[in-house]
Amino acid sequence: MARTSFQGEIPNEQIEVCPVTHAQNVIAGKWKIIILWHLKETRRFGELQRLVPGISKGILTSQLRELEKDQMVIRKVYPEVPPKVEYSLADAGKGFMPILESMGDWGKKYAFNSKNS
Amino acid sequence: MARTSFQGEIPNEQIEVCPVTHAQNVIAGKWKIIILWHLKETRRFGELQRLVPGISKGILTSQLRELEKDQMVIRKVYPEVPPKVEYSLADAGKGFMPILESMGDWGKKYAFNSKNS
DNA sequence: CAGGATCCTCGGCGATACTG
DNA sequence: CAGTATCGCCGAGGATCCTG
Repeated sequence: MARTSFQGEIPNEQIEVCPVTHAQNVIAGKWKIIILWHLKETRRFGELQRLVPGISKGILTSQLRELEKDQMVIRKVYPEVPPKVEYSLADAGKGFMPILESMGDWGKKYAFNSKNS
Repeated sequence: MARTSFQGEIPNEQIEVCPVTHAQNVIAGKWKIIILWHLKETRRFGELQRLVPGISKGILTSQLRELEKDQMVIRKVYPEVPPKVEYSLADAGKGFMPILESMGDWGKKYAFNSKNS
């Protein structure tokens, strides 16, 4: 699977000038957007792994941990055996959904595959 | 400046299921979003470089080339000396602006800097 | 002024193995 | 089931130098 380096933190000066920067930082990560998309509904860990084919457990975990740190998702652990963990959207994550919807609509409209030509 | 690897192309199967993927691919790139943001108005190359502090000429060029390939921006060359090149939004780029606006609004609302704590 | 060409860094990602 | 730990790849991004 191809890899593409993305961005690190953008210089702080930009944050005043350009408020899109925070969003940029939060969705930086190969699978973040797709994960958030599938978290429209509460999902278990393994369920997410199935919904996002190609992702490994380790990476899924790390992406989820970062989303948690950014207050995008909530991780709820049920102290059972076997373990059960549910992920759902936190407030910021819910607030982000309209953006994902827009991105989806945009994608449908402009999905000419220019890169693969 | 920190770096954060982002994503490569996402598996094709996802594209049917999850239309956000194309948007994801297009904005993958450390500076793409900020560049698009500043392209609300037509800008010259050097102007962009000043508006996006921290970016080098080479990288700015490559990011712009990719945006061009993805039909997001239009590159207009004026055959003068010294050279003059103007970048503006193509249709897909214009259609993307509402998303950037939403991202900006979202950023203002939820810009608790969780990562830097 | 707006780039092209090179070389190098370095951190995200992936694979694999192990665990409570 | 849902992780954690370790290791190594590799490609985007950056620095620097050169050009029409």
